[in-house]
Amino acid sequence: MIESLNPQQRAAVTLEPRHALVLAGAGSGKTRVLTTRMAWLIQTGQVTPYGLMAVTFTNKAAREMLTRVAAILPIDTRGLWVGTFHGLCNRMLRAHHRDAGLPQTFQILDSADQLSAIKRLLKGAGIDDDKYPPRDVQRFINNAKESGLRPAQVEVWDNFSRKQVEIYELYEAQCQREGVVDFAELLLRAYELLSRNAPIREHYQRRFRHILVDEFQDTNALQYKWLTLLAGGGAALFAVGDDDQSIYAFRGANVGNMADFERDYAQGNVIRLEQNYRSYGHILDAANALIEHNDGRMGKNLWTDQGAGEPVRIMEQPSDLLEAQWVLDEIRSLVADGCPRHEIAILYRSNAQSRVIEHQLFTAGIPYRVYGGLRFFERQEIKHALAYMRLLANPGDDTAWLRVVNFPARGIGARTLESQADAARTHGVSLADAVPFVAGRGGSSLAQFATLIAQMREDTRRLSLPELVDHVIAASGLRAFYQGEREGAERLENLSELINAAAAFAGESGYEGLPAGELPPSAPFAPLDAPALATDEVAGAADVNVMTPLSAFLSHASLEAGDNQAQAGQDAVQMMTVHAAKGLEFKAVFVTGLEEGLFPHENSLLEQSGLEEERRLMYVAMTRARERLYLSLAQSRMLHGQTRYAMRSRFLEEVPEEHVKWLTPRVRESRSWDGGAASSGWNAPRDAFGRPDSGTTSPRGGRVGGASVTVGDQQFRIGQGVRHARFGEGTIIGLSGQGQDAQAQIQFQDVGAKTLALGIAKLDVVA
DNA sequence: TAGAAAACTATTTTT
DNA sequence: TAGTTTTCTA
Repeated sequence: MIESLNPQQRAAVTLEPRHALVLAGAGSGKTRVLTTRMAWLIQTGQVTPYGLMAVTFTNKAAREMLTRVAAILPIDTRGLWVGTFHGLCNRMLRAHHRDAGLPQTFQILDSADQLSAIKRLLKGAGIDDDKYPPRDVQRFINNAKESGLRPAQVEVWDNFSRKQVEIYELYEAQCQREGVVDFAELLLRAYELLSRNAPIREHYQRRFRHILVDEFQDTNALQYKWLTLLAGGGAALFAVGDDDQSIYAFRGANVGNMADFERDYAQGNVIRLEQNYRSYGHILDAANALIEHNDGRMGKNLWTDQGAGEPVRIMEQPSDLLEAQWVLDEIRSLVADGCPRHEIAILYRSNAQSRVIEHQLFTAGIPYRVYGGLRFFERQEIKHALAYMRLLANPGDDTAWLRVVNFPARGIGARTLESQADAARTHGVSLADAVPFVAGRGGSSLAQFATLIAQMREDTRRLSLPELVDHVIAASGLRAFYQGEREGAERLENLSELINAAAAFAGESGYEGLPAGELPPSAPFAPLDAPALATDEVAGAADVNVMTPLSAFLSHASLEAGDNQAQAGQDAVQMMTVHAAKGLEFKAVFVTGLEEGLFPHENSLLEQSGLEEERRLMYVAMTRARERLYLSLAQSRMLHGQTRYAMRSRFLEEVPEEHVKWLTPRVRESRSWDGGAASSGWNAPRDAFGRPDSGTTSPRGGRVGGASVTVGDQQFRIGQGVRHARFGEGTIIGLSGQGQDAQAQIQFQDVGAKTLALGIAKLDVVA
């Protein structure tokens, strides 16, 4: 089991039971270390499966961990506490729903459900949603929860923030009334359950002797608190992560948790996994050199014994279209050389960039697959069916009620629903319970709907989970509705797939053949360590499954939105954002759109931390490649309906020449955009022949616009020095639009990057 | 209440 | 430009 590990890996796997931090570089065998340690701990008798917990961020990672542990050790992994933060918190809250103050059948809102709940709340409370946009409110609430703060603890400093906190309070009350929790609430509730309830806390503290955490750099403040609380009884926290691959700060992830963890827990117990088994030397050294430009790293240098391999190839093209054509040409020759298409990835910073490339691949007839579309459980028809099922499990779920009360159409209009909402508010009850208070024709339509739901509940009482789903799809009228739709065939297929998913879920969870709406007589998740459990006096702390098959399936649907990949199976080129590529590897990788303003993205340039996260993103992108790494940029690009001109990304300058092969002639200028800090400059836009660009059509058909903009009697071009009365001197790093609408992005020496309207701002040209 | 027209928006998104 | 969401109109 441990013989084939390298010394650092082995040290990590066989570490004594103390807190430890493993700095695992890209491609260094992180998952292997994690799973081998779990197996090793169990096999050497240091812990029973019952006393082990492993936390991940994605369901995919959790599944992979279980599969790999099961491959090493013949144990039943079903009752193991291995899962996502949210999944494990859900499990804990189900077991202790009463102590957590939740109904047994509480439902989980996904982000979209949460947003519609907030919209409904604002409407009901008569709050101006121009002043308090639902999205901002959602972010505010989630931020607060992820920092571990309830409304009373949020700092208020003006009327605006006071109102936001007020809305947060109302939102909490609404969720509580309806028996629903959002993602962040799962974590916060679980944390509060442990911190407030000593018997339960001590139970779990006694129980879990080893807690392993994957992707530790992505943990937020609340997750960190939850972990340290759980480990407070002497468990060993084994945290694995890579600070250089922290790319989710914008979602609340706190890289600082790694340094904090080292200081507070893992002092002297830091293990670095630096041998890379993925990439050749040039690629690795290029990535190392790039990431060196970040400050405050924990420090790590990847190495390989695989040899230097091919240099990193860089291509600069006049336009996004030509960039795409070049990628296409390279892919053709890679495939001709025997590289399977699924081993080729095209990465980009933002989703909008995929279109041009997709178009080229499509026209050329090269199979491709774009990651990041709608996921299975997020599809309209699936969410509708699930909403009916949610109403069966929990009549008070107003979000679900509103989603399907008039779908398929039942003649229940906006004003009927408004009077229903009013009635619900005045009587302090759910929408379902407010039905009798609504008078008139609307009232009778509502009553009919209520009867339909009640009838469905009655008719499905003894049905198994897949039978229930089938019944709901039919009785709700969804099936008939989509049969009558011209474009309904795919949606019908997805609904059938939902029945299959329910059957598969029932099988995997031990619910097969059991009535979906009743608590199973015996626990499918049998305690792994019965004796230890028998002596424990904490009620509910057993691994008894306290969920009905229906609730369990609904949780599953919320917590695991399913694959978001389109057509699988075929050998296709893989296209995705850099974020989506984290954790994956390919034989050949194209990183496209390496332009200032795009990668690094302009919105990130305001702060140093933003730029550093962009650089980590670039690091992640580069380290995906095993054999071939291509970096490319376009001097002009169609963006938001306008042609935009940009300079080369600074990241290209941060990759040392000795690891690079420029496929385009490279012109250096003496001036540098950042006012002299860098020694090299940027070349002016050129056409495909390397001549100064003058708005001609390139030989390959791509339209190349002029890279200069004329406003009044002044002409501006990329790389030009300018002076602004207030902002001082700077360099134009991007241009878009024409005439009075033209805008320039300017990197000022003192005040950073700004976008100015050239028709308004008064700029002087500096020689 | 559906469908059309207008208005708005565009970085990344594990759960 | 292109997609989604809101508002208008019959």
